[in-house]
Amino acid sequence: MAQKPAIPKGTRDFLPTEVAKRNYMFATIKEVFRRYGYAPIETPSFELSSTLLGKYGEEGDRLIFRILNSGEKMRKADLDALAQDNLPRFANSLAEKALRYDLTVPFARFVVQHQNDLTFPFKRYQIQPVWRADRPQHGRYQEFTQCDVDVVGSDSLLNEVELIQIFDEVLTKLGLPGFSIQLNNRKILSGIAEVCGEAARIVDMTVAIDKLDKIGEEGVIAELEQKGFSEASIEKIKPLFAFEGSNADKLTLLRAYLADSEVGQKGLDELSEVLEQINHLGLQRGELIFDLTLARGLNYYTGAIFEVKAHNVKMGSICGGGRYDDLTALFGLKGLSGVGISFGADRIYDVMTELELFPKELDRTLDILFVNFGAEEGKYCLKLLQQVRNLGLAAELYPSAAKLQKQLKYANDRNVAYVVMIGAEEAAAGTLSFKNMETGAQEQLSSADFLTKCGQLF
RNA sequence: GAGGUUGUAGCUCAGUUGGUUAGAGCGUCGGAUUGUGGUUCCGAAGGUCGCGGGUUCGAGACCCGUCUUCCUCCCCA
Repeated sequence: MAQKPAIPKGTRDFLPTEVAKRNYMFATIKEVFRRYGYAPIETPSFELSSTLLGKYGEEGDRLIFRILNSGEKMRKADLDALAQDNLPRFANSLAEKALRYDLTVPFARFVVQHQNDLTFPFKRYQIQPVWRADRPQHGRYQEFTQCDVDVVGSDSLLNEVELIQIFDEVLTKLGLPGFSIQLNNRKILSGIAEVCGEAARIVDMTVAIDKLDKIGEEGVIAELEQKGFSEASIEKIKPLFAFEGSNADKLTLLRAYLADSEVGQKGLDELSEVLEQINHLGLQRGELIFDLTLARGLNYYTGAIFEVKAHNVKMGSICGGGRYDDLTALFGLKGLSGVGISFGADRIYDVMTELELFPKELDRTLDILFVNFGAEEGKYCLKLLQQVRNLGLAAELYPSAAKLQKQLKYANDRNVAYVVMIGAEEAAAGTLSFKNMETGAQEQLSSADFLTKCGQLF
């Protein structure tokens, strides 16, 4: 009995029409990246475990897919660690390699390793799959594709401005009717932690505040209490919940709130400059929002942080990013600041599918089908077929002289635009029947007229 | 990693308190129709009821385990 076929959870197959849509999306994204001066690179699907581990926090490490050592390397297994119930160490000894978790950390490794061959500031884009041992859910996969743009070797805020423009341009070009680009700055969050006297626990604090819109003020306070924050700290945090209004309003409120924090003020300076620039340049469909609750879990961000959400769909963030000052330092190259963003291709695809934003033409993988009436007629068709293909159209001759009904059904199922029939009747008259599959209309044409028409129609 | 949920034909799902040979619609294939698709009619193929164990005279149904689906949390794109 044949085994029922299946693929691992959180992975997907892509049908031809789906690939066509994905390619359209990637082409749009690449084209924008290219015009902003970014060049593509690629890195391996898997890295040394040591490159990835410890870069994404404890939570992230748990989600990294490890690759089991093979052959003799199995002997490196640290059985003492297992005996001591130190599972992480045991796991590390079993797996020297791991699938990449994102594109940013491998990029930092890449930059350090090829620093002598690169010209800084270095601007690159990278579109490749990444893997996470996450629990699959709506919009969450174990294998998905990220589209990253980063620039390293420049701490200019012009880069942040440019990246926001890229968010806006790509998503507008893809046809999203509306989306929010949320902006915050890690330095502001540091400032808040400082003011509250909780500088050491900035991550716990910001993760809790991040949930404000989800669980509300009381929920956040409950979580802070549960994490062991003191009454006094929580009292200091509370005023933040009331910081609402326009971006400018929030800035003003925070200026005062963070008066005693040097980092906080620095963060506000950076943020207001970016806001001002974007305000001056204007955005197409994106709405830039300063969201002081935006935290983002990745612990390597040091400056601006971004997140993008599509309007009118139930879907988590579709893009993210931020500035990281010390990422390359982890690999031995100090003083190189980077900033980058990532488009979540699969979520954007899901959003576009839900909102029906893909052009209809993408469902068509064949423009013209030549009906096969037999060997003799087929020979004549092949000549014409060649000419049609030279015009750039997707065309084919049905491979066997099956019943006409069957061939038309095939054309129908493949969503073919036009069918050409050259049988005994047409051959005798020196014409061909040209049938529009959408309207059903049919006309007799000479081969010359047919080719002219093909040139015009497509 | 925590909690819940799901699994029966290629797909979507019925299947009574446990009781003969497990059904439907859609899809597929063939025919009605040997040169005209999407509609209609007729017919056919297609199932170890996720997998493994258990209870029972008897399990698709009940119990345990396991995997899977979807959801919430965590975290994230």
